[in-house]
Amino acid sequence: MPSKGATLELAVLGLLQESPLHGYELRKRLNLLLGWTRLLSYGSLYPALKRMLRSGWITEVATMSSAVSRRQRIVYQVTPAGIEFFASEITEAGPAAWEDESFNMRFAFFSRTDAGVRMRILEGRRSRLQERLDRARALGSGSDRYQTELRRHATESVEREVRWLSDLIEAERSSQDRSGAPASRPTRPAAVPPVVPTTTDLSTEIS
Amino acid sequence: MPSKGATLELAVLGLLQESPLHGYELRKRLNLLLGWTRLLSYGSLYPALKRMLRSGWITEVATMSSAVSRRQRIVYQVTPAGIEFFASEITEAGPAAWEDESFNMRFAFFSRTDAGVRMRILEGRRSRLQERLDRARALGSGSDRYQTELRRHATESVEREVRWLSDLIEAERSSQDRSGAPASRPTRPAAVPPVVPTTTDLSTEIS
DNA sequence: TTCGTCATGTAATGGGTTACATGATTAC
DNA sequence: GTAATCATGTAACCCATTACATGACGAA
Repeated sequence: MPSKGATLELAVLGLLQESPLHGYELRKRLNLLLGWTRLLSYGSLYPALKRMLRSGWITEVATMSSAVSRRQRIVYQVTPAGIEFFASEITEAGPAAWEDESFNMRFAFFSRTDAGVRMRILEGRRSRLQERLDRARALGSGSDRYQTELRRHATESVEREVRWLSDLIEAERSSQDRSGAPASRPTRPAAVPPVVPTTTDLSTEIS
Repeated sequence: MPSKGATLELAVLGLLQESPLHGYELRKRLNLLLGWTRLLSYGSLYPALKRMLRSGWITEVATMSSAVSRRQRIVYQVTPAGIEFFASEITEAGPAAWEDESFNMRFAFFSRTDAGVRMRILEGRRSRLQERLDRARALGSGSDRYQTELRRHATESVEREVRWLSDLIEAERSSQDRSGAPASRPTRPAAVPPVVPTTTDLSTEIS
C-alpha cells in the first residue's frame, strides 16, 4: 500500500494507457497534465520509470523502426499489473484522494472512473476545502497589512475552487438524472457539459 | 548562497523578528503564514531550527519563568547575523523570488521591504505567471473532457492572480505618487489601501 | 559544421513526511 | 484521575531538484 504520494507513478500509468510513450514525450505530457507550477525534471522521471519497471507496472517495448524517425528511444507500455494498480488506486476515494496534487491527478483521469467514485471524490475534495476555510476563518486575520491581504486572496482562491466543485457536482448529478425527467439546468452554466465527444488526437507523434 | 528553497528558514526569521517564540507556537504561526495547503510538521520544523542554530541565525533564549506558565519550552530569538541574512535574502529580487512559495513568503514580509524592491518582486511575479499562461496557451487544450476542464480552471486561477498582482502594483504605484498630485484611484478598489495602521496584537501569549 | 533540440541517464544533496517516543500541564 | 493539548524531539524513508555528462539527429 503506497500510502505516500505515488501521484507521479499514477499519472504515468494513466498516460501510458492512452498510448505507449518514451520518456521525453512523457515528460511533456506530464507537464501538460500536472505542471502548471514547477516543471517535472528528468531527474525525477527517469528514476520513477526505473522504479515502475521493477514493480512490473510497465515494460520497455521493442522500439520498432517506424517509417520516419530512427532515434534512440525507449518506449514504455503498461502491463496488466500496471493497469490493475492504476484502477485500484484511482478507485479508492479515501482521504489520500482529495489532496491537491492527488486530486488533480485523479480528476484528470475521470473519464476512466465511474460516476459513483467521481462523485465521492468531488464531494470529498469539497469538504476538505471547506475545512480549510473554516480553519482559516477561526483564526483572525493577521496584524500585518500584507499578511492580511495575502490571506484574503488565498481564501478567495479556495472559495472559488469550492464553487467550481459545486458546479461540477451539480453537472455530474444532473447528467446521472437522465432517467426521463428533464434535468434541471444548474444556475451557473454547467462547467462540464456532459455531451460532446471530442475528437481524440492520436496525431501527436509517438514514434 | 543557499540557492535552494530556504523559505522555511526565512519565514522563521521573519516571525522571530516580531517576537521571540518557541517551536510549538512558531509552527502555528508558520501554518497561518504559509500553510493554506499542507501543514508543516514538527519533523520539518525542529531540524530546521537546529540548522539555524548551527548557522548562527538564531539563539535559544533563557526561558524565563514568566508569571503564568511554567512549561518546558525553548524560546528562540534572532541574532544580528540572522537579521542580516533575512534582509539580504528578502531584498534580492531575483528569479528565486517569484516562485510560488518563495513569493508568498516575501510578500508576507513586505512591510519590512522597501517600495522599490516590492515593485520589482510584484512585477517579476506577474511576468512569471504571464509566461506560464503563454506556455499553456501555446499548447492546445487536451483531448479529454476532464483534462480540458482542469486546464481551464487552472488557467483562470492564474489569470485571477495576475489581476490581483496588477491591482497591487497599481496600488503601490499610486501610494508612491503622493507627491502632490492626487493619486488617481485605480479602477478596481485598491487591494491594499495604503492607510490603516492595524493594532499590533502582542496578546497572543508568548510566555 | 555547427547549433538546437531530442533523448537518456547518474550522483549528490537537501529536506519534507511519517511514525515513533516521551513527558509535562491543564481542564474537567 | 484522566483525557486533551502542549511541547520537543529522532530516525527511516522517500523522492524531487540540481548539476553534470553524453550523444544522436535535423536543419541551417
